[in-house]
Amino acid sequence: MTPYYIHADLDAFYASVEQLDHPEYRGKPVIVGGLPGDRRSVVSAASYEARNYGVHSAMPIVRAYELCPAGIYLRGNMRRYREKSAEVMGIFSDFSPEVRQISIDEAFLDITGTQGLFGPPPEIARKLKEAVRGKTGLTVSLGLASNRYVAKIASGMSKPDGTYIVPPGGEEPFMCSLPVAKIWGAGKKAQEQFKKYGLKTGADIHRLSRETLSHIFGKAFCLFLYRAVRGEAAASFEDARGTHSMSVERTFPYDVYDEFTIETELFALCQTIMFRLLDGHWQSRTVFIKIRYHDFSTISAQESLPRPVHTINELFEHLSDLFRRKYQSGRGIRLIGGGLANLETGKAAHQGELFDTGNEKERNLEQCILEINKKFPSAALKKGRSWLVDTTSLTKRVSLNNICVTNGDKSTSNHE
DNA sequence: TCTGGGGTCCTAGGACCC
DNA sequence: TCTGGGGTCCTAGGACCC
Repeated sequence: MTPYYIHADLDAFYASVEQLDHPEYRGKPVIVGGLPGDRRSVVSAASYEARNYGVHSAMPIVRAYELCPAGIYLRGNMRRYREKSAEVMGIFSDFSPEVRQISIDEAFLDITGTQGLFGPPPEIARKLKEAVRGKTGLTVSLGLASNRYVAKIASGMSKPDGTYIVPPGGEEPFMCSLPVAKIWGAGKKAQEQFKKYGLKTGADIHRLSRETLSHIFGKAFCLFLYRAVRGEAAASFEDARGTHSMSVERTFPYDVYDEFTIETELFALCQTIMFRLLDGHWQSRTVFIKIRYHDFSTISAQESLPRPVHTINELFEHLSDLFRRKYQSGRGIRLIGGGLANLETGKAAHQGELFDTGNEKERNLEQCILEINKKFPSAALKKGRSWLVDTTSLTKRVSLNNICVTNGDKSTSNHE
């Protein structure tokens, strides 16, 4: 049976959800990502009305405001977007036994052999769009092809609210007809190379031998391009991808020079990371940090430990140690990040784990905090250090042994 | 236009072992 | 004793995606 796939992509997702929830925003330029005064924020989604002003994703909010001062600016509500995304993914599951979600607003549906149920591809597409619009109020753009890679590019051609069908056998001519800017996986650097060598369309790349391609682009990327313009997907795009790492980072509104402030932020990151790790039943013995200096130069450092990290304090010890070893004293920092790599499922046994590691109590406390936070999200329980200095907001807190409660009252000072 | 946050994959070099 | 080759793990940095 010929394989067939749909790539479904929600249009201007965050902005559309806002317009759905707030009828007064409809027909107006909505920009999600930050408020006009927010330094260092960027646009995460712009409604099509906003795009008419030249506003697009990843653009600094400051720039967007110059282009579109009359726009509606919002910081966004991820919980709501995740909720809406889950609704849509649920609908996708009604149409395919194999739905592969690749981001909050996109998924691949394997519709191989579903024609008996829903009719030929154009019919399936029509029904799918209708179901999404009818049940969620959102519009979705679709691409259909015999592999996921080509389907993904096709959906991009159909935006907004369209359907683009590449018939079986039509993949290669489709890819050849494409301007190189549309090749998914070829970003800024690759585009520069295309320009340098006068490559304008897929067909221009198609004409080059593998040797020539390899000379210009290197081994892996050459193979990727070679296959892409022939309408075949590189293995890495077709394979299911699992979770391999988990990270949290924060950009400060102003460069920070004070190491205590930075380490306090690092501690806060550790809490978020550990709770997510616990929540997902993962474990890891590879820790890493990321430091971005005022001039945007970025360094990272990682360390593999003999045993998986068990507690927030343990993680903090390793991350602050890496930080102290790597940080060039006196340089302003705009971003600090940390995370865990090489994630394994929590069940994987590790040597030395069977006997008491001495931090069982701590681990249990953290597990409790996690459970409470899950049940009562507004409680926002946190462990000790992060309330010494709070760099995100000014909140009033009541301390409770080693735990503290934030209540969102933004009236007090940031030192207590 | 001074550039978020959360990810994946690739490259290249070094350590270490056989 | 002046020097091979393969495999695996680790590390840092960068390209790319939404």
